[in-house]
Amino acid sequence: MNEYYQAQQVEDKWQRIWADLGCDQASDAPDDARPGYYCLVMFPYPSGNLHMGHVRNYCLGDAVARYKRMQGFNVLHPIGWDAFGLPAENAAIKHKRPPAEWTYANINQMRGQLKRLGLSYDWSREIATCHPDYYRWEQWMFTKLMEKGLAYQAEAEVNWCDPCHTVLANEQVVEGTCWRCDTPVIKKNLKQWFIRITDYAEELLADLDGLSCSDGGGWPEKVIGMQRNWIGKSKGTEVSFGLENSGETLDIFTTRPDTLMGVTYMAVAAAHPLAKKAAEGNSELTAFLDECSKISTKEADVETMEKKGMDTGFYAIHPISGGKIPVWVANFVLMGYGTGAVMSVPAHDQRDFEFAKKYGLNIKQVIAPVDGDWDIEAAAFTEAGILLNSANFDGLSSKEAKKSITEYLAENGKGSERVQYRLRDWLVSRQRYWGAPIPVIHCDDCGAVPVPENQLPVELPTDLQPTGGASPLTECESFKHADCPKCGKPAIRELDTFDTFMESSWYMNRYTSPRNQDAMVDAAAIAKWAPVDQYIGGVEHAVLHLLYARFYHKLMRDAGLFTSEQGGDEPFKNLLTQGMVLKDGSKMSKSKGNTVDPNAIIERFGADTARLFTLFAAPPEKELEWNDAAVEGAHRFLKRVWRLLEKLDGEPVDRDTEEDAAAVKALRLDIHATIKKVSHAFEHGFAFNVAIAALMELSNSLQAFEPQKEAGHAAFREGLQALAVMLIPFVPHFACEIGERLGMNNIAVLSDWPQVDETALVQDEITLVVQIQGKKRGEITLPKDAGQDDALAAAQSDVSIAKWLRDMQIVKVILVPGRLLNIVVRPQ
RNA sequence: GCCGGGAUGGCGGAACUGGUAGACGCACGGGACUUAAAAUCCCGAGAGCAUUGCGCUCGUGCGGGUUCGAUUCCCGCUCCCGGUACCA
Repeated sequence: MNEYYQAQQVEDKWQRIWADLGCDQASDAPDDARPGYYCLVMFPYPSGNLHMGHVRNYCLGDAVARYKRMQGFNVLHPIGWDAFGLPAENAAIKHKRPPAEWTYANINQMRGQLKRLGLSYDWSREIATCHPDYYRWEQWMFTKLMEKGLAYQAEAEVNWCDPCHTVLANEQVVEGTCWRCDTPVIKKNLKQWFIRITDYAEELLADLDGLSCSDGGGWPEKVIGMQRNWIGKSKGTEVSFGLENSGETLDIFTTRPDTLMGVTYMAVAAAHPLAKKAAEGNSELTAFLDECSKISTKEADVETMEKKGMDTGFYAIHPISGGKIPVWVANFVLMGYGTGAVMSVPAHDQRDFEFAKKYGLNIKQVIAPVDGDWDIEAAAFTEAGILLNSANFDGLSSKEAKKSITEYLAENGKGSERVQYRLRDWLVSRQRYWGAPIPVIHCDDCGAVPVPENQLPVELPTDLQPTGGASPLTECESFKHADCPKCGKPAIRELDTFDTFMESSWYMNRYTSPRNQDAMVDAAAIAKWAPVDQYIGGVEHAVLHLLYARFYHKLMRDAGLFTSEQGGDEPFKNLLTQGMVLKDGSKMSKSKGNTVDPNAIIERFGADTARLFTLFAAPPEKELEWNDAAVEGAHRFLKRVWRLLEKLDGEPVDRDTEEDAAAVKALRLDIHATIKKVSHAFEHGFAFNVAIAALMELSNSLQAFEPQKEAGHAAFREGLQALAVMLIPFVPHFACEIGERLGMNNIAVLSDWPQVDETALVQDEITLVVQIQGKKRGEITLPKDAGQDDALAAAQSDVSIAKWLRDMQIVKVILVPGRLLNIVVRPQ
């Protein structure tokens, strides 16, 4: 007799056994013939507590990793800590303890929680990004980028968050507010460090095509689309307008050079030099520019914002007609996109139209619809069409005109074809303490000098106490001062630290040789493991982390750390973005008070129940609604499987009947159909909810089965064993325990994934659904090799079907083998 | 506005390539066991109509279409979710 299922005991036992076996470790042994598979989950920020989002993420990853191991792969499934960042500083201020202490304590806490879940990580590869052995390579890389001119310092208008006391990258500004604290960001002109991601815009865009894959692999179209939009490539023409009484030019970018002859005014951003020049001695204009600079960038405000402008008094000279065109300042022109100036064609752009109407500016139509008329005073015509009022270009189509106008401008040195990206260089410096120091020394004579390799890492002092204002590094005399590596004179260290997205941009590659002291990564290890076969994490990183990591991977490749053949051009082959965990319809959050503590669930039901529920309740990419009752349901399922063991207790009864033989055959069909289904879920889209449902069905079949004689016992045992083995990826402790109690030769986690016995899938008899006019009217059972005539005859002799055929003429018969028979009739 | 995804019972969700709609689970109802309850097991269940039994009609957001047959394909909408934008 088996005692009842005690999760805690079972889980402790198997976690010890697995640790002793070392079965979760990826093997770098050269003689290991197994193919490699790299399964990666997004590493957590060590906030101190695991939340349900983590649990979901890591259970998904663990299911994949365990399945692949059972398939005979040598699996790399690592974990670590994204350990630098602002919350540590905020906690440090609150608790008056250095952030390092807080961070390492949290790591210890969370490591325990992950281990309690029984996740099959290779703990020997654990990394923490706040460790100098990690960030030294990031610093090294940065100095290489400086040498190549890919990292640079520049004064620019940047996003500043006051509460966070730091600048932010464009990607970290969400609807005009800080991604961390939701405070509206302020535009400031500051000297900051950038990395030239724009140099890689074209490759980052082009390689997205290779990530697109329709059969459930690759990346979700959604994420690809978001990145495409973010990079924002547009093709157009740069046009150089002259300025009256000046040698200068006013350059603009347009995607509609075909409308060039319709320009009636120019509009420049408030921050444009020309606007500033015009404002000198003009108090009214100065006040307007001031007003523009204070505009909130919040979406809601932007939408309702009135389009405003003022005449600068300057005139531009049309590059073709030579005509005078007034230059205005407009609050809707952005300094950060293109050249900060636009040509305005009110006849063919809705926004320009509204602006022209408001300020009484000319509207000149230069494009006519291909057919029909257009009242240009009523609305802008924004489609392509045929040119008019455009001198030599009259009669051309928009498409032809774009080409010939651009050619004409190029011949006259007034413009050229140009590609414009929305993407801007990555701002990587932060005015924060708890981050990797930027490895630069500022010398009065030599300027910004990279720290030489033999002086790396530039270690962050870990004993400083942040106070909430400026970074304590600015007052740390022992850190601040250094000799210039070039001339040896006393100099000052760079006091900013890196954006923490720098660390998470290359951790996937570091895991392949995490303890490497000689290089950032080992090319051989990269060749063995990279790129990541399956990456799993939250969709919130669609643009931020996933764009930076793609970029950084290419930077590493181009730094010669590995070749395309070794590490690929992309870091993540397949991406699964899991949905959020909800409670009562909204995202779990402390402020809403609707959080569910994973520890409480584990304590009450065990890790396996928590794992099973999170995988079963919804498909991975969809939102998961937390449901306490359904958690109990998951637990009940495990208890039911446990009780199946009891059915093997009795002695086999020797009773050989035909019914028994049929039941055995039916059970074996169930077993192997289930193996097929569950394997399919792993190979196509990770629909674990469906896979688990199939396993529940098998469990129900086993429960209904009465193992009567030897053959019955064997079939039952086969089924229960297959069930246990297939449960490994989802509830590994439980499955191992069942396997052991069944007397399996091998520990279940080390078993091979079960093979489908195709002969078991062959049925002697098949059930056909019979339809009349496409409506189900009955079922017939036939020998498996019966043809259409047999099927029709059987249908006609079935009472409940025959009544639909009475007085009817059969027009057509359709047989879908193994599925259905449809009879089309009409009245005689 | 644009891009992406979605709409199926009381709920979460299934349905291969056009072939039995609602698997599996939750909640619910009935029964067994029990002095009783919990636990467990068995049965039922889309809606409506009919009912002694057999049964019939409707039904996958809405309106059309293709087809022997449509949750699935095509055309036209509605609504919801996510992303993004004065992008020139």
